[in-house]
Amino acid sequence: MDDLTEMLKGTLEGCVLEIIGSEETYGYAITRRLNELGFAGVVEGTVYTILLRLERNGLVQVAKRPSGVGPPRKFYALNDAGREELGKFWVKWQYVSSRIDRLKEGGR
Amino acid sequence: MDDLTEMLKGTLEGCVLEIIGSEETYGYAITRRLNELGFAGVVEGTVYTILLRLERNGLVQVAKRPSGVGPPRKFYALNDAGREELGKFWVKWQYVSSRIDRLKEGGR
DNA sequence: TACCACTATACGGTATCACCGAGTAGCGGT
DNA sequence: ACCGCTACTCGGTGATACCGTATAGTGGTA
Repeated sequence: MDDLTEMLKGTLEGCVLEIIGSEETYGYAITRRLNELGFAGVVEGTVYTILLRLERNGLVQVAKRPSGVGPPRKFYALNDAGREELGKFWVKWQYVSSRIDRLKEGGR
Repeated sequence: MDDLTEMLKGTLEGCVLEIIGSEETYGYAITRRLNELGFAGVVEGTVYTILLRLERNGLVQVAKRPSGVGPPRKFYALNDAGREELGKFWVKWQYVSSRIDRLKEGGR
């Protein structure tokens, strides 16, 4: 699959929220998770910019912990605002994707 | 539904391609069509920038025709390159949307 | 000891995209 | 003469994902 960059704009952040929401985790692992989910081109740098943005916007709670196999990890978990944002993301996704699918199917 | 801007990035152009592909039409009408399809916030300016981009990228064929109810209209139709691009867009959409839906459903 | 691979994060700069606002213009009705 | 609807153009903005580079900890190997 060729470049998905443009199509992921506006959705990748939601995907990261969902991953964090299902389990407290850190940037490097989130990148691996996205890759195995099929978002093969997503690299660390991209995920870290999203995580820093989530932190800046007060949607996550952060805890630094030692790793044992490398530098310390920054673990992320959703707070109340983050869970609310995630809910809104899925509502929006449902809305947009259903309209696009309708357009695809001859669009009435 | 609040602002869909970010989520439409990378997909709105494809939607416009699909609309043009199903019928030769012009900017103002495309905007109305998008609005009635549920993309309520999309305005003329946005659609025109997409159309100019499609033209610049050689994906459409353009014909100016008088209107009777206003200024002349620029009618757009897909050429071969446009049809190919539209095909690629739907493949990509299918790929991305299915992965996101999978993530939503507990994501294995 | 030196090097490399893997793990892990940060950050400045770039390209793309949808949007906004102001401008231009044709037509019909009051 | 004015307003509303139709119709297109264009310069500038903000948000987002990406890229490249730098920094740094751990373990393996020559």
